[in-house]
Amino acid sequence: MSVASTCTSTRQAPKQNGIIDKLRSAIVQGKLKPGDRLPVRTELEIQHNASRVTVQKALDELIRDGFVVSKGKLGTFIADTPPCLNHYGLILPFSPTHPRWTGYYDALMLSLHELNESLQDQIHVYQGINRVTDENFPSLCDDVYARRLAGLLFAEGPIELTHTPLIREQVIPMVASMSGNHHPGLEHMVSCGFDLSSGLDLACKILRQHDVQRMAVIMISTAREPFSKFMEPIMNANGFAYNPVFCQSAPMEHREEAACIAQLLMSLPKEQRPDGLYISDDNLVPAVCRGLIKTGVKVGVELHLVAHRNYPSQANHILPMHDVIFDIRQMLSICLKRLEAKRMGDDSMKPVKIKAIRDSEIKEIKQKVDSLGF
Amino acid sequence: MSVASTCTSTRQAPKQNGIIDKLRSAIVQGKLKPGDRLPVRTELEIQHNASRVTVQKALDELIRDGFVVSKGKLGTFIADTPPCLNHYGLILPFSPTHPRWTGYYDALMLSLHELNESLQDQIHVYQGINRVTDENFPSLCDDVYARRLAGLLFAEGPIELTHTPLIREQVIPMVASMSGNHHPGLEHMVSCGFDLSSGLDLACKILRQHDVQRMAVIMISTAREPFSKFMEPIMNANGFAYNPVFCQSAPMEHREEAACIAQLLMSLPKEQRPDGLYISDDNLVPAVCRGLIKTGVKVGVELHLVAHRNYPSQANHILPMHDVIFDIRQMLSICLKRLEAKRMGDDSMKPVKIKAIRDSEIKEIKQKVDSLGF
DNA sequence: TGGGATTTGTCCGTATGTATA
DNA sequence: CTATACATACGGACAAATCCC
Repeated sequence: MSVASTCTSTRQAPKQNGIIDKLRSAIVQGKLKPGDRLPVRTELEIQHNASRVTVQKALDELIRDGFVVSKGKLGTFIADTPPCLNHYGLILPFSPTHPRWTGYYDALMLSLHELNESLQDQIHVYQGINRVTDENFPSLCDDVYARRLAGLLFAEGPIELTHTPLIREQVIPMVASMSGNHHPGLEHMVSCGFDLSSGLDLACKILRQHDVQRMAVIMISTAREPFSKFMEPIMNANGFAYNPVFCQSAPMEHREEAACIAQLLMSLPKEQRPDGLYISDDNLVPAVCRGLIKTGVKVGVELHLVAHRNYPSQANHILPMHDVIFDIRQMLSICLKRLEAKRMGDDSMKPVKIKAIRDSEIKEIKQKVDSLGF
Repeated sequence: MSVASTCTSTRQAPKQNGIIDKLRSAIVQGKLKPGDRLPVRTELEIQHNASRVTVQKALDELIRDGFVVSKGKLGTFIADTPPCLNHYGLILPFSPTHPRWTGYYDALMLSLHELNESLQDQIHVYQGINRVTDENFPSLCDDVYARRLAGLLFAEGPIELTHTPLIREQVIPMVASMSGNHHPGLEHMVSCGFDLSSGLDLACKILRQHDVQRMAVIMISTAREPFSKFMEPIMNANGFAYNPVFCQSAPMEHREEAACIAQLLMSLPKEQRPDGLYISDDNLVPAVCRGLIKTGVKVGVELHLVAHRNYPSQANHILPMHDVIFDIRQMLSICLKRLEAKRMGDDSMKPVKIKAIRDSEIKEIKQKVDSLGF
């Protein structure tokens, strides 16, 4: 949080960096464990054939980065929580003021708040890292290559960064949460995603319970392709006809367009227009509500609403509606578990598809975190 | 943005810190100006009666903090934009996930984005600093005492920090934006605030234009006291009767309560209930809308709405309403100007009360920034 | 195009100060 | 009180970069 930047010097300082690298690698690889005592200065001087100042400068940097702590007369020790073992990075592609910031990121930050209380502040958020030219990208790289992080968790597949050394080299474990399309070069990072079809299925079931006859869906434009695969079969399986006209979308950058679409949908003759609507992205809810209010349709009577919601976020609905919930905390936990496993050399974990739940099925985070071994 | 923390060593290092302090003070006081060349190392050694390494370590820290840059054979120079002259801190009392985060902070961040493009990224945001125990407070103090900041701008009067050394000592210029109550010990910091009475006045005028007969106001609970001073006279001056029953509030922590209040207000018999409503805080708009929608009142016909809005924020209204705008960019500019003046030793600037404007009166930031000399 | 001059930055070996078990 | 280990400091040497002639 400090203003200071960790600028690596322009020169190389081979000896100093040699010592730093050697000790740091030993910590990263587990040869030196938290609490272990380092040799005394004179011993390190001999081991590395270096002088007092050089050894000390190397240790200074390791101390600054939190790898070791010195305890006066007791000696110098590996820190209890060296960053390379305990400090994860969560990468969000945008910052909160960016037009493409979404409710999903809000939910992630909220989950983090809850998790961090049980996890001793181990997750650092990097906002606005989407492409190489983004302001914070260099500092992320710095932190990764200086091993100040135990792993990276991308809130979205870092598509624009696929061909950067950061992603190609994977010097530290990295996972990404991706629900939608597959992207070449990122497959090995995908560890978690939401099962969009389960959300649609749950929405169908809720609307069925309210005797809906004609169901419509409004989604984010980029979701249309993944949806196209399961849309018709799932709707049919739940007894709904699949009507392409009732399946509309708005782009994330212009979510307000969803208002017009909602209005248009409800402008059809009463016996033809939908009497059930699934808003498959929480970011579209305000706009859709705005549109529906203008039409004067009686929501809850003439039209039943179901909306996607990312769990820890508040459902601040203007109109009465049911929730189809994706639990972001669950996603975070799975990703962290996978990162931990990867760090231990286990890369066998299969990507998990998280299913949508109703609000009655939300579990407390405390149990969940405990059951995952945090 | 880096993970690394700027931990000052546990020991004192008198010589090294002596050199750092001397050079840094010279920069802060303007004895050394950006672009000036420092004496060569040997000269510094002689001046401070210190050895090579000591001088170099001192310079290393100044380089890390951005006070000086070294250009190889050309020598070592004062940085073009040393932090103590160019790097301001904006302090927000909460973080975006805190229940007391408000739309005002959103607007501030948006203004900053605009400003930073013309100002070369000189403003750093410290989130979640409200009281001494807050996580980021120590790093803020660090940055202030290491003179890594040219000044502080508090988004709200730092009431909980009044008796901390940070506020009492004022080692760097500090200003605060406060619209409401005065707080002892902070008077000298107040430099800017919004003229709440002008907002009410403008709201009255807009509602008058729509032939409103009975005007109601919903505000944030803490605003009731400042409002009480001008409420009646301003409403009377605009031809409205002042009815305490039509003047309600909801606390920021429970803004959703405003929905019930709005419902209750509109439950009165049609000829008695208000036909004009001023929502004097943007954070209450969603809740009030939710409440009004439930009542089925025809907004724009049976009830005219006017709502407060912080300018660069999007007006994402669900219901048709007019805006009473406070321009946050203007506030930011004034505060920065005042900080600059304070730094130059001019503490004579009187606090400015910014008046509310209509959307037609919004000016482009470009002109405004230019006219302020940035 | 190249080589000397200058300045920065790293490193060595040693010495001293300081906190503490 | 003493021994130990960390931390700062000294002066000299030298490598690396680069401007200037």
